[in-house]
Amino acid sequence: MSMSQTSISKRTLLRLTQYLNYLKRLDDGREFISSAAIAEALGLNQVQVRKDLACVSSGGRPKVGYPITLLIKDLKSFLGYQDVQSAIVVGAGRLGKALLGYEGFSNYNFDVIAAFDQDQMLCDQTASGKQILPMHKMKEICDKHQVQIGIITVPSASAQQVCDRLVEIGIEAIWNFASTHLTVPQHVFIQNENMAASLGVLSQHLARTRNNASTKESLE
Amino acid sequence: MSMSQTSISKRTLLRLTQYLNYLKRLDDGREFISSAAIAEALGLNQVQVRKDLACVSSGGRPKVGYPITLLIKDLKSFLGYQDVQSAIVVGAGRLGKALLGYEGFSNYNFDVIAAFDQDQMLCDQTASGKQILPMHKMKEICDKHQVQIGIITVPSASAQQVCDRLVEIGIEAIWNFASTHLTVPQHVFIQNENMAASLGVLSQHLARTRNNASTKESLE
DNA sequence: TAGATTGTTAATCGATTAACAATC
DNA sequence: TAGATTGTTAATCGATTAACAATC
Repeated sequence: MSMSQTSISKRTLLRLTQYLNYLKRLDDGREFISSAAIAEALGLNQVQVRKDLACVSSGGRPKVGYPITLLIKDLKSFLGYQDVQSAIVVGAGRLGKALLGYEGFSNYNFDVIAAFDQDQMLCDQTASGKQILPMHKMKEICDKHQVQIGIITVPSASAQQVCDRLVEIGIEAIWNFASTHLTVPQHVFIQNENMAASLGVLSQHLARTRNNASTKESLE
Repeated sequence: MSMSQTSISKRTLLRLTQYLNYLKRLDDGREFISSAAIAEALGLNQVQVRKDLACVSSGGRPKVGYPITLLIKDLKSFLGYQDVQSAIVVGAGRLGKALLGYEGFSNYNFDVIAAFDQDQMLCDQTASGKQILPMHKMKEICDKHQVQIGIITVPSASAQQVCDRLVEIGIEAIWNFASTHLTVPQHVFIQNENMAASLGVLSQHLARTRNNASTKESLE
């Protein structure tokens, strides 16, 4: 019984999700799709698409392409979307509330069951039908609902502290929206959603374009 | 006058923003910091930190390290945080509103001036003191305020259409929160904040860990 | 059979890291 | 001077792409 678990890079994983989203939205009655068509639609390389899909499905047939329904099924299965995964949000600010109310999660079989906040004023209210609870209830709720994912939406300054607490109560996957680096034990998996960094990328691009433009001008 | 414009990868840019955030938060009165210390704090490689910083600043001194204040200044300048950049949000749903109210933008000299939405019910209200306006006012406002950045927070289905409109009115940098691939002319810069994809990464990790665990069990 | 398309092996490219030279 | 630390050149690693074989 080989435990081959081909290790897949985060980058590949991101593309797999892209494929899935694209295929789900594709509703033109065709039964098959070619790697070339997918690549074209998503601005990727054909070979890369084929290589990625080879990790996931073996439905591809020469001259025909990939059967769409099967491919969707295989992608979902590979990405683990069959099992419902329970999550909590820590930090019930604007972003936290936005995530509480995000209906798209159901597409991924994600169930955000509650939010937690330090601020007593926010606690024991509901947002989008979900409760906001005080921090000390966190362990109890997580144990009871077998929560697997902690979503951190607190300010950077308290993010590490919240993270430590999540690890302490046994959460093994963390989705971090605070723009700070978090230190965790090896067995804990972190996915950073570093919006500040994205902003930096945009900002730098604009700065550079502007500089080029003005340099050009001054040379004329 | 050399126009050397060393091209910098998005990945490096992400790290540069990390450095800046880390240094700004660092408030322990030290005057200098070493590449080793930064690398340690952010879980990166020393050499990588030095190489990145070499693109941005020349304040580093052997045996001493980098003067923190200068480094912050150089990073800000490189990332273009001196100039105020105006942005609009398109899509005034929960996420759009969260972004409208996000105070952190001011750290990056970002000024989100207004939101736009198709839905008449949402229009002409304010959120976090910012107006929500109908789509047909977009061009006027963008021209008037020299808006450079469009932030897309509409559902995937209408994202491409919104994107096209932004390009049409002359926006050259787009921050896309819809989980779909957007096609734009070459001169337009897109930064994707693909949360669905992040979710996929988390989900797959959990699925895999679970499989391993259960396989292990069944072998015992 | 010929042509389209998948899947794989080999080559290329870019980014990270190691080794080391320069310098305070 | 010796030691710490920066900056750079060379080696490694991983991911992408090109070439091609397999197959329907």
